[in-house]
Amino acid sequence: MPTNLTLEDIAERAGVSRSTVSRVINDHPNVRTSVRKRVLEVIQSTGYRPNAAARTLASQRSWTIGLILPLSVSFFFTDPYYSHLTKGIAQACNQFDYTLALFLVGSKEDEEKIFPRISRKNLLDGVIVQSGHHGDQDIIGRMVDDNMPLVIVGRPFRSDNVSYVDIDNVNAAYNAVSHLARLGYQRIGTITGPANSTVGIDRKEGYRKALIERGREVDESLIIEGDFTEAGGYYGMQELLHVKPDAVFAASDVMAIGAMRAVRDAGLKIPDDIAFVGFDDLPIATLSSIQLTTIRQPVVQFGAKTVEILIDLIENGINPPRHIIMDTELVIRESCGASYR
Amino acid sequence: MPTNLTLEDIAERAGVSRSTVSRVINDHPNVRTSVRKRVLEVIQSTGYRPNAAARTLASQRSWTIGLILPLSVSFFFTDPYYSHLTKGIAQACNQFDYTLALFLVGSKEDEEKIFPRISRKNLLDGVIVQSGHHGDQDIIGRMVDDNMPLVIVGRPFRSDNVSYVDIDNVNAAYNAVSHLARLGYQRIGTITGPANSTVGIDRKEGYRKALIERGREVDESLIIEGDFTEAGGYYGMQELLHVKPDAVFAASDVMAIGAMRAVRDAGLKIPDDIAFVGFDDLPIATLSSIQLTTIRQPVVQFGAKTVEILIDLIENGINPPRHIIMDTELVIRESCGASYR
DNA sequence: ATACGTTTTGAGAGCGCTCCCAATATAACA
DNA sequence: TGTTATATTGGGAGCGCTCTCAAAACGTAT
Repeated sequence: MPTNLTLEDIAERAGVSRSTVSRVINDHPNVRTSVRKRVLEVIQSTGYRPNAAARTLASQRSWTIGLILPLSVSFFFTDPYYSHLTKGIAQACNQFDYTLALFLVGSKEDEEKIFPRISRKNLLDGVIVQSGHHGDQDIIGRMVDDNMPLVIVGRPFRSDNVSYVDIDNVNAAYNAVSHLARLGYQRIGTITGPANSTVGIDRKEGYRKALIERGREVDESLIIEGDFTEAGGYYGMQELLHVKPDAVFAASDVMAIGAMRAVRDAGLKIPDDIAFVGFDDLPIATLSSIQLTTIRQPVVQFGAKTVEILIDLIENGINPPRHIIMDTELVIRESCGASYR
Repeated sequence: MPTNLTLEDIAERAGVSRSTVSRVINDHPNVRTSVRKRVLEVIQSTGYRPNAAARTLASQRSWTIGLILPLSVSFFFTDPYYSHLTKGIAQACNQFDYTLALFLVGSKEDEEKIFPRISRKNLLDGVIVQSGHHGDQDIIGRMVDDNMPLVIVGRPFRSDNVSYVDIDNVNAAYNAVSHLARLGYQRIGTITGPANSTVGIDRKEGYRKALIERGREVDESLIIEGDFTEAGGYYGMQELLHVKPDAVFAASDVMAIGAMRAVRDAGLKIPDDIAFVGFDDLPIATLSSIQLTTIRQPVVQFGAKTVEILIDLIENGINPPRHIIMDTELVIRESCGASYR
């Protein structure tokens, strides 16, 4: 069964030429129906499998795209956000009949090993880079230098000349905090993302904006920098507890979970003593004892959109860079105490 | 900079033949040092990148391996176990200079789209399938029929003639439950994995074995089937609470977390009222309010080992199937109450 | 200097496909 | 029926590399 048939073999058995078989395989229109049928039958019965490398070499297209998750992300691999994103991207690739190659860049040495591989000609048609972190500029720069079709997930620090897909983090955070403010909380704290990440910066900005717009003062002691880990949320909250907030906006669900654990450990009640809003709306948001109010990100559609744009870039050449901003949504559950007031 | 140089171009500029450049690139020994140096310089200065497709076509090797995560796994993608496994595999691929292609098979339709792609000639040199679920037999069968070098992660249902890497689940579970028994717990319950998975079956078997060996009776009402999700753990535990266990062995950390949440929600204390042992030792095990006693699986080494075996299979042909069983370890923390008695 | 063994190098023949272009078959029209 | 337009088909020329094999260069012992 597992033979090494070539186009030519199929052609011979079907009594046509190599070109015709190629046309059948690639769904070209100009093939007589009866011929197409006959060829298809031969392909079926022989179990012929096209040779990917030959096709790529001849067509200069590999139908493979790379997903690069950099250092910062590997470190945060504990955050299910990345699993879901990867899932979305993988599904979209499958839908568009592209193969997905995964590159986890865990360290600088990794980078040195991975780059020569990525930049081989005809290995990848294009690349998706998860970004938003300072250290990622390097990777992005190299891809741009390589002239590789590229789409970034998350706004990178230098966003001119590259396409990216993102949400409006400022506005989303603004909505989250506004919600808390409307509910009457007076001392709203926040556990932010890392200061060297665009998400960290933007969500903090949204937090400030919501307070300022209401004529409130921004108390810096109510702002703690987190790192998007559960532990970071826990320890951040322990610090925050000293300044007695009555509500907290955590820049990720995972940090919110950690922070809420700290609150419980301190013998306080959620949302009665401290209300919470998270960010992401991953499945874990609903798995805590207290259902988490949070900002829903369309993570899976995110992946799909990114792939879609990348493929457009690959197939239709270099259009001006596109910046896609996807919608978010405030999902109100228990942790903000909305139903209590 | 990003030109389309070929071997021939480099050869010309370095004043040697195509063959010699090829030798330099592939680290063949028989090249005079001075020549190698000169060629390397030309490659450097021109920014030449070998063409992956051409190399693959000529050598019949793609240096790419596929990781297939089937239906059952996609469904369980909430379990960080798979992220960590993927990470381990990706790292190992990088180390061995292989590219990793990721295939998430989310549905039967996905399967139909993905298979023709996977079985293209010269796309993948070999394949890793995460398995252990009944439904995966199909995928495995197809890979075997395709004559694709294959290593399974987790013992599949039909394990003859395929290589796999696994742990001794029976023994690991046996150790977990024995530990609880030694601590004096009398009513040890368990939340198992799905009955149609080898891990589910084996870990339950280990549970029984530990009890029987101590001359205890196995009370079927203390055995609840879970599904490896946090929610599954939660609801499983709610059921289990009716029969008042004093200790529980959960077949995964994620289920243990869910189960412990149910215990807390019921107003009971861990480990005083109910002790816990989990399975996996993922980072989440230490992030709950109560540090989880659990069985440590070497997840990352798992990935590395799998890749290693697969590459051996690819490069050295079909040796008899290998079954690698890796060691596990009982990690004692707070949730089992070991220090309390 | 000669003969032999060992490195080092180059040329040629593919790997299996796509894609252009010319050739042929068919349909459409006068 | 001839003529032109159009739909199908086949052949050739690569795509850029590897790998075998023979030729050339070098080294060493006679």
